Amino acid sequence: MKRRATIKDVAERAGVSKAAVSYVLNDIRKVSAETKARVLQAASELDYQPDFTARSLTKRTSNMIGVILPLVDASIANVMQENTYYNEMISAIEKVARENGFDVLLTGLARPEEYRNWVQKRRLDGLLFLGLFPASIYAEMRSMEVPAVLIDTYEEHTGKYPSVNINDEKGGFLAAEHLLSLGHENIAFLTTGLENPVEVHRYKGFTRAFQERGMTVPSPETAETTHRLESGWMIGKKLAGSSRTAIVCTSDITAFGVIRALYEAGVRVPEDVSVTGFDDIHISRYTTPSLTTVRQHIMQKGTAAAEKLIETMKGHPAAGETFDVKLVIRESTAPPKQ
Amino acid sequence: MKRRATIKDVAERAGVSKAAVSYVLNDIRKVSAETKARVLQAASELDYQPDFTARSLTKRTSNMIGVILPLVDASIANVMQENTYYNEMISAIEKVARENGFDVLLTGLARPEEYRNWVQKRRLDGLLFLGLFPASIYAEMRSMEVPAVLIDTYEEHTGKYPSVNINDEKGGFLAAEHLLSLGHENIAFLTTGLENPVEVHRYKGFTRAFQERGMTVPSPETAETTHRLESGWMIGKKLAGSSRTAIVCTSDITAFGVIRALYEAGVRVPEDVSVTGFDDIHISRYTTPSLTTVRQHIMQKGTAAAEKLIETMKGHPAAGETFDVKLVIRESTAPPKQ
DNA sequence: AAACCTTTTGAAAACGTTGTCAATCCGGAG
DNA sequence: CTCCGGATTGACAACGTTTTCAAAAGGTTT
Repeated sequence: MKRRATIKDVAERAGVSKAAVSYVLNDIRKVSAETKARVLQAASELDYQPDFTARSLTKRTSNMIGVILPLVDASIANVMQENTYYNEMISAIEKVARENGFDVLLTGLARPEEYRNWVQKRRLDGLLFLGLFPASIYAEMRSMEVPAVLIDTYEEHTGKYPSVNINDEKGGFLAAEHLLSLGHENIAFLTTGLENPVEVHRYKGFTRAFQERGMTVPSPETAETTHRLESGWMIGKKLAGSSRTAIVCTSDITAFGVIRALYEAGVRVPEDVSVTGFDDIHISRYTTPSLTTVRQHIMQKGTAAAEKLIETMKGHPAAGETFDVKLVIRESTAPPKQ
Repeated sequence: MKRRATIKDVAERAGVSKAAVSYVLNDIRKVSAETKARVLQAASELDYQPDFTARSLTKRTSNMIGVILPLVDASIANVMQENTYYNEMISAIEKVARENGFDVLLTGLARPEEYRNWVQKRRLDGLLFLGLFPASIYAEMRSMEVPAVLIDTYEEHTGKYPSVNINDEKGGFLAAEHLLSLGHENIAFLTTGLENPVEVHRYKGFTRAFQERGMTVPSPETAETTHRLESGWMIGKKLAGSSRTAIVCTSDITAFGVIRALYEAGVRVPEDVSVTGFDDIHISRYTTPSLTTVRQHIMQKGTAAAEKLIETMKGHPAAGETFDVKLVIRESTAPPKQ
């Protein structure tokens, strides 16, 4: 096991000082063509690669960005386990990061106080927050100097940090309007909780569709947990006996839970009850019935967030961005039966 | 923005040397109760947290483990995008890592030569390989001293590295045997390619079920890509007009693709054709038909792999482990129609 | 009170970079 | 020939830890 070459080895071989090597390799200062060639030559002969750790120490950067998922019950599993939404997001982020020479540190941190320490200990260059976090986090962040981009939050909650999200209000509206135009009147709105502004906006859009038609707005049904199959299933079970003819869900995952519960109760989708999802994850096109849903371009969102973060880290602060959504009509919705 | 306290600050405040602080905080050497108390006091007053980067430099470790996914077409997205298999795996790993004070660096690396550099530049303490990698990687790894644990590979290919996997052969057998015992004779085996030993073992088990009954073994159907919905869909389309009465898939994801293609061709599951999956991801219980599949305990596998890695890193080399699988019979399989 | 342990402590080197500053080199102007 | 200015280079400090090595302190035993 031979020792890895250090900058000193390169310097000696090239017959120059360590500083000179650093200048050449980082293209940081004018260096004569001749020594430059010698250094490059030596570096390649020794297969020299600068050590990130040592570099971090002086430069106070790490070339790493942190991707932070909310912890529920001390595990990120509870939020990301069932939903390929996160797969797309994370792989988009990882791709952008890697292409720009950054590595991705993936984590869920338990207590708000930990964030500061973690970021500082690791000298993280930037942070990507995926989902909803307690407000104290943002205050904590503001007191540090780490660039950050938030995904799926609203800036009114986060102060100065740019947020990448979608037009949730429109999404809620599109789903409701679609069902209303099919002739449904008794429509349930299934949310995972209106503490989350994303859910709030979707419900607002849902509400607007009713208001524009002068109809009274149904109050929401609240699931007990995050976007999980079982949350949907439990509500579906409850709604199976009700007079609702349509159900708007705020994720595809909960919609699948709902559909399954209805099926088990002998209620057919879409013949007896229509169901819409939200996200348009890959599988939603392949189930039977395939899912009518509000499509958001997840990878686009992840890519944009990562790119904005990197821009910000380079000193060009980026603004937030809100992406459009559209309705994808598939098999899970139909006019109510007569 | 006040400067973060360093070990020097603590030392000065406690009236001792930096070394003494290090001794106390790392519990590395006997220190008198009195100075110990002073140091602890000072450290807590200053809210001192050691800097990982600086520590890495002397200790040559980073407190990070790398989780490596295969890159297909320069993106990890193509392998992990649609399948919550990876969600469970990654969240299990992250949990164990975090509980042991490690952070998780997530990546897909393009060329084998990059691994070495990446591991050394980052001073990674351990590596977790998720899936199949070119053999040259293992040779490359052997020449380094990084502990590593492989997931979903077979040790005969990897030399000395411990591997955490499941009894794939049994899985293949159980699926085939289940269908055979239902009375199916013309059964397709859908694989993503027999270059992957995991697939090979599953096919071996499939084969054995036929041999034990003295039946001739069908040759496998090979999908063009990794485990993707569309791979399944394309093969399903092709098989829809065939005389097969049952299809064994090597992932739930491909099974869903198959089922959808059959549905679109007017072939009913399970009435006309039975389909089995592999993995038992969460959603498989919620689709209609719900999926008969070979269950593996994914989080258990991820947890075990991470724990073994950490054990190995602590100097107690761990052996590989093979977990059991079992058949979960749901709605997607039934006897062939008369 | 000297000699000798044993325990406890601290000064300084090391880790591998980058950045600061001063020194050297070179050619040309005076 | 001296002086000057610009271009190029190198010595050394700095980053924040851990570790090595030796010294100091505190008892015991003679």
